[in-house]
Amino acid sequence: MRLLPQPATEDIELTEVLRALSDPVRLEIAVRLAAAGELNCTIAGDDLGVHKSTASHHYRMLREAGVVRTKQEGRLKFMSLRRDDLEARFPGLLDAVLAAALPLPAGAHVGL
Amino acid sequence: MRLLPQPATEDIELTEVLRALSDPVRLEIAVRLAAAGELNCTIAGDDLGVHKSTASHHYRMLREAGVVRTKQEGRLKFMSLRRDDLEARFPGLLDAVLAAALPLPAGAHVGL
DNA sequence: CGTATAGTTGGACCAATGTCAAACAATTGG
DNA sequence: CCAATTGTTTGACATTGGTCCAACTATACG
Repeated sequence: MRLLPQPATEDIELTEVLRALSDPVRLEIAVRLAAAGELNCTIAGDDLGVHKSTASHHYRMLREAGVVRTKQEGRLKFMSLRRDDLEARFPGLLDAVLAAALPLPAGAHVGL
Repeated sequence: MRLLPQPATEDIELTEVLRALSDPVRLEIAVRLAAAGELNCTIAGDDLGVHKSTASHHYRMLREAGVVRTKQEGRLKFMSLRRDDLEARFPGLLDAVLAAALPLPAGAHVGL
């Protein structure tokens, strides 16, 4: 099991995190990871409407920004959100972004 | 007093807000507005190290993303954060970003 | 009306980015 | 060893974006 290179928690830059999450494809990947905990790349990028090489490009952006970690197991790579690292560095930020990106929880009202 | 065109609250897009705040110059402007409440453009963009036309470009980005409102009074334009609108649309998001961008509050520890 | 102030717009330029396609690399399984 | 699977890399391309400069607009002030 090998962990791909990623920025240390204290080196994660706010602007890069925001930038990483400002792309609809990457935001969707983050949402999926939030729901699933951990996903291999093929599943995380399935039905995103982009070529697999484009998806791979986005995986790298997310990892280099410090949003996800990627570990390789055999021939699969698994991504997961760096929830704790991001919470330590930017408290509340990831949760707020995910809540804003998620479909509404059952029973919620917004347009009121 | 004239309000410059801006997206309705329900039309504010998460990815555009994140994108708007992902530029260091714009993030700094947002931080200044958070601290000052309202600023005219010249002051908001002072000492940012960019040409006034570049600053003007950033004002527009922030306004079109729904992050700030701009009103014209006489020959001055005043910007302020759309705090309530953003809070209604994306609860906690702006506060989390500003907290992450701000210098540490006195007495806070992070690297512990 | 003329001038100063405040900010925008348009052009030019370069760097970064999102995308696809094709080739490549690494791993697993017969 | 060979083939299939999984994902990356490279190249090409178009778009966007940040920046400066110069010209412009709009408003206020004499």
